Amino acid sequence: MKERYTIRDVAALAGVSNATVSYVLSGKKKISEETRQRVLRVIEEVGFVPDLNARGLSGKDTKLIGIVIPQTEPGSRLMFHNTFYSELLGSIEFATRRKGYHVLISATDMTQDYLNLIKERNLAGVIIVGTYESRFWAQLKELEVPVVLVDSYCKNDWFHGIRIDDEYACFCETEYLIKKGHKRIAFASGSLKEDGVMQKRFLGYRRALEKNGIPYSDKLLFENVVSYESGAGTAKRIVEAEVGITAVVATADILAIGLLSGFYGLGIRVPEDISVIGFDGLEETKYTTPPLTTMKQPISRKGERAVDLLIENIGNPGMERVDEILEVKLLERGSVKKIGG
Amino acid sequence: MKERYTIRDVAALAGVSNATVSYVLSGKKKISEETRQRVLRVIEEVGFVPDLNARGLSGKDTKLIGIVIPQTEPGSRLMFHNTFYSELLGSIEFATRRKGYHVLISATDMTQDYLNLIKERNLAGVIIVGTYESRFWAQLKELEVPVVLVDSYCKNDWFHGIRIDDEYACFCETEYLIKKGHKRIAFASGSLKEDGVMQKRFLGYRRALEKNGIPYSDKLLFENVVSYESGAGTAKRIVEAEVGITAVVATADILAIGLLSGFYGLGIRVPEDISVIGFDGLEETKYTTPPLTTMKQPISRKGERAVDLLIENIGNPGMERVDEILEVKLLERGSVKKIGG
DNA sequence: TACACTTATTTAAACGGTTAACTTAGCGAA
DNA sequence: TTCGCTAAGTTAACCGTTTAAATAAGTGTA
Repeated sequence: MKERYTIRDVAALAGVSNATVSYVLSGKKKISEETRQRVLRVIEEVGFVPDLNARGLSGKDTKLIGIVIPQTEPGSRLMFHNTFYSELLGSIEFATRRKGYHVLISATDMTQDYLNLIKERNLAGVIIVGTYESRFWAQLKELEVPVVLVDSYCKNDWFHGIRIDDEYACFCETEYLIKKGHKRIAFASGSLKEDGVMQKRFLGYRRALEKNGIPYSDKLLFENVVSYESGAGTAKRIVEAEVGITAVVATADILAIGLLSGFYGLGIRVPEDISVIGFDGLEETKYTTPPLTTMKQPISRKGERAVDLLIENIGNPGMERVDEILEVKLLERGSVKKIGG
Repeated sequence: MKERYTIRDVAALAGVSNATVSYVLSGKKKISEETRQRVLRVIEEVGFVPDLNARGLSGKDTKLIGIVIPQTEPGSRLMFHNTFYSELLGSIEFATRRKGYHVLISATDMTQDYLNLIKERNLAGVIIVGTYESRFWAQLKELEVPVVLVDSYCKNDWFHGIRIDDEYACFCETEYLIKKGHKRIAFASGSLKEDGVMQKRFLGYRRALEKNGIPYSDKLLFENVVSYESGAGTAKRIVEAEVGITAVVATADILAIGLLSGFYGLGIRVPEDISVIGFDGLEETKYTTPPLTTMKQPISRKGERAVDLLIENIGNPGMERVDEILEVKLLERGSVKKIGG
């Protein structure tokens, strides 16, 4: 059990050629039952495991898929503290392993480095989460590797996509607050510069206000980084703004948790003094004080579907492009209060 | 820019042999400056990227390292909601990429499957987090691959180790509570069955009680799964136990956050009615209500050191075994109150 | 009895790198 | 002139698979 056995070692021990062993393994050619059994017995005996690098070299599928998770600001890796990404990653890893593939992670921006990685490792497919500079899409396309985009609003219809209807989801949230009697509703969000989920959610928020005849003002917009800390900071800015805000739409649960903490520190009670609504439906929002009302998105399902799609495409290049919208659900908990009338 | 160029293509274009290109790339042999420049220019021009699978086949180092994150109960992937693992993973990924290696993740138990993975992919090294059945250590050793264990109390001195002094850390926490006047101190923990960090922390807790002449009783022990939910459940059990508990040592922050939530739901105030102390120092504990007093461990540093050690070992097999203990630090925040005299 | 046709298996050439061993040219010393 | 040495580059084998093409043995047919 010391050295590593190769396919030729197995062949020699079974008294056949290496090709026969390969065919037994792949089942791509008929091998007599007798020989098959003999080969399988030897494989079992010596604990032979084929080398996937070698396999990838000659055949095609390396059974390796890459995942890119965004790293918003250099040095502060976004995925670190947002369990949205851990859950997504976990579900992707799980689904991937079940199908005999392995996962290479990169918490990097979609730079040249990553394009190289795809070549270097001959990745069978790639799942990309978030928003990236548009010039990379073209380069990515040239590599002709199956790609599934998660939560991306890439304009081209080059790649498969999995997402939720971010605009509609946020529209619903905002209307929910309006129905609860709120009129001065702040919007606490990550950067709206890039054309991603945050922008869509902002659109939904605006549309809900508009539909209900509620005026929007820039004073209601609190744009920042997506982090606990920035949420806490936003709480302070909201209080200092003194524009009669009674509710806050946060575009991420960790922002909302930061808000909760910020308000608590300032002696402002949620939901008595101000209502807060989150976005994502992270597990931990069930355990905040008060429990957070939030828009739950099917994070694990996103990961699973992305993997399904990707692996289907790997097996069938030239498969038709798929764009899938998953459902969301509002979780009514304790951070929103009915006011007025 | 369509097809993928090989080293032989580059060689042909530069008018040299493929070996020359290889030597230019590896620097393992002297090549005249003139030729070197010519080769490099061609590489640049056609965007040549060497295939790491092929490289791994002939040479040795595949530049691929594997990470195993525990999956305590089948189906409920532990890493999902505990940012301890995300932060660890993130720091490992970052350190790894900086050194030109890539990371293969597996949220699996250390089963035969994983041992096979190491062979299949010819992993250059492996980082293993958590506690596993002892029979696997022997099998892992046989593979003769560099291994760094994080947070493992593997008895054998076969592998490098990175950890904190869990016993001492919990001893300090408990003494801190005792100094604050607490005598009936509960211990809320994950499973104590396996010989891992939880057991060590329990030992520290017991030693602190003993040293201060405080009797221990099984009624103070609340053993469970490590999750928010179980923390919330434990809060209930603590209240129902009615044994005059005034403080709780939780062996993980997510347990502590669950406790906070559970107590809040029962109308019990923290820290006024009961004190809670956590373990890990996760980012989000700064934003709980009240902010959590907790024992901070250097999570990212654990990851970085593990990578450093592993890559050092890959470059130098037969390197002396290293066992590193990192420092912890108590973060005094708002979830513990001084009581009594 | 020779022929084509199957079926099971083998041969050998890829795949894209690395590297030991060999070649070749140029130079200086005996 | 011959010899040895060095520096720069080439040749070819090898890593562990896959797979197209070749082979060999067996079967049925005319």
